[in-house]
Amino acid sequence: MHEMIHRPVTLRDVAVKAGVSTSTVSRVLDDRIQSKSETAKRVREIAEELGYRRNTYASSLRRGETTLIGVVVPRLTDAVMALMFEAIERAARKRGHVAVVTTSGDDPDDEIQAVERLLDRNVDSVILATARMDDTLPASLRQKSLRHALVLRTDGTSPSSLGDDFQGGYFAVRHLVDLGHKNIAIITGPEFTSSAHDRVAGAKQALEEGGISIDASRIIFASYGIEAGIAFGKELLAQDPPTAIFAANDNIAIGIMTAAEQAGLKIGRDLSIVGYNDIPLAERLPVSLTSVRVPFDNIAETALDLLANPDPNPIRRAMPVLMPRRSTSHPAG
Amino acid sequence: MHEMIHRPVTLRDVAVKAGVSTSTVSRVLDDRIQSKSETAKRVREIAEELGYRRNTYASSLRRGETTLIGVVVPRLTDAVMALMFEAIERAARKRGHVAVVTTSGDDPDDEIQAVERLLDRNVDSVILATARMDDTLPASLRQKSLRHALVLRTDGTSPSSLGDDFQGGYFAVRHLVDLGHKNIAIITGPEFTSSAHDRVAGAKQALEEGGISIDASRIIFASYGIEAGIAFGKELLAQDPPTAIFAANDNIAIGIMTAAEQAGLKIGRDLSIVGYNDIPLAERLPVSLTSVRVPFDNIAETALDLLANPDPNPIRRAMPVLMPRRSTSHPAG
DNA sequence: CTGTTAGCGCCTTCAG
DNA sequence: CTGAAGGCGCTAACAG
Repeated sequence: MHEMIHRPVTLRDVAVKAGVSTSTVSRVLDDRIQSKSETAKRVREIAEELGYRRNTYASSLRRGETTLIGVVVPRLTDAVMALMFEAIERAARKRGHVAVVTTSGDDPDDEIQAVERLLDRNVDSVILATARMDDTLPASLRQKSLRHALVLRTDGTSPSSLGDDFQGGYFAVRHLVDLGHKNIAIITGPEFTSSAHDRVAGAKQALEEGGISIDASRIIFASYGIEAGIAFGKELLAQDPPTAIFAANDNIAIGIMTAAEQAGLKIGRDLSIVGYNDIPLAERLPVSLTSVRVPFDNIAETALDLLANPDPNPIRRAMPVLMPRRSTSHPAG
Repeated sequence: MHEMIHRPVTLRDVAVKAGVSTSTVSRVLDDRIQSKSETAKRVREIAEELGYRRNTYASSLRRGETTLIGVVVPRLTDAVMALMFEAIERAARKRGHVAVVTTSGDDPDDEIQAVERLLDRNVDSVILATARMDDTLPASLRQKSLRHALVLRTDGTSPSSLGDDFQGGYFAVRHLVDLGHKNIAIITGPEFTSSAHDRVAGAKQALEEGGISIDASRIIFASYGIEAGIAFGKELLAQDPPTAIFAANDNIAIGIMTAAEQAGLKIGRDLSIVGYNDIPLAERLPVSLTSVRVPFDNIAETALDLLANPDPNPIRRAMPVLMPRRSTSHPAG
């Protein structure tokens, strides 16, 4: 019983034990080739037995490619980003690729650094979940002809896979209009995101169809956080409160709930709220939140398609679904 | 204006242009060495100018190491896990390492596969945020002498970095006792986690010190999810409801809030609740949640220390802090 | 401080 | 189908 030095098992070890050359082993173990000869079978057995594991570094160095996809998100503690990354990870795995994630915060400079970090790891493509409409990063990636795709937002040019935010916004407010609300306010995301704009545009169309016109001051561009929901929720509820609010993000909706609670309003009775994204928390809140479900898995698959097959018309939108819950009902009046 | 093939810039390119050997360039660009000769300066400039980027695969292959840390979490959509990974990522970056994460779900088999995936990427150490007390995986890692550490939970043997769950549990219930509660219930995590046990043990000590004894049926081992909080919250509140509940996890606490809401109880007045972890959502809930803050950054740093310097006494516990908020107050009676 | 040499482990010609 | 040979890009040992 002696200490073993754990030198990893190499192709050579397998080759020697099988009495063949390393080339043969390499070929047998190459998934792209399907050999079922006797030798192949034996080699596979021995590899298994020895616990052979391909050295990614050597392999990638030789092949000159990595099948490594880098993902940049502002933060993982945002449930939307966590959902998005998990979906990308699943989709990548399905195709035999690997996804790695790094966080960038909200600063465009940090975003550049995040991409640098990924390139330092030799990823061969990048997925950005952070794109601002005025962001120069996608342009610079295009210029470097670095394979990339945007998810959840778009800059209008780079390959992008996102939910149909216009439709989602439409569904949300259409739902409120159908319930009979006429006094509706909207809190959406930052000016610089396509999602914030598109959701509002869809919302406006639903209002229009319902013959409802609302004051411009009733459409607020905020940020996608609970704080924003609390602050602007308070503001909206302070005087002449609406009977319903469309929050273009579940966090905002939760913030509004907090504001409403503190104003003594009962959600779903005194105030209807629709959120967006349908994060897992939404349906489990004290008053379950009506929300627009975004098909993250779909979006992830499409993003990987876009990476694999560059497309001349590279902006793909997946249809979201309204999930009605207890936070919305007919107006009290 | 002709198409350029984007062959990446190599060490050789830099060497040629600088009129030196590749070794020199390699050394100059090695962070571990600090040369400030004229040549070094010039080489650095040329590398910069050419946009040289070290090929990680070649470098790691040659060096035989990767400075790549693999992290396994059950899921990133759990805020606790997202916080933990972000902290690890920060700590790793500070040391010039890189952390990659993969998710395992709750199935121990998937956990093994997750580690396999990481090993396929040639990580040279692994951090597990999933360890069950009865888990065989840490033991098998020990046997393979694969560098690893557990975070947030421990199996009692492998190097572990976690919060002091006993103290945290003590602080939580001590707070309730100090407020005057005598009718207290506890909902904790799964049987198979050290955290669930230790938090209860600390809680018990606080009860004891307060001269309070509670029925065994008032201590419930559940899972760390909102669902569990809703289900067992309902159960507890159905008859002879406690005036306070210690939830060993914020998700459970949120679930209890939902149950309380539906039972017509007002949190903080009719029912006090203390959570655990202090996820960002906690302080932003309609009624802000008193919770035990876990020092994730601390835990991450320590985990990396443990990976770097194997320690004979490898279980380190960081002190948590109680964050009192509106969900707790004196009992109504 | 610098250059020469040798290979890390693997994959892919090219011959057989 | 198989083996021999060469090299991906980089770094460590060695000599100068």
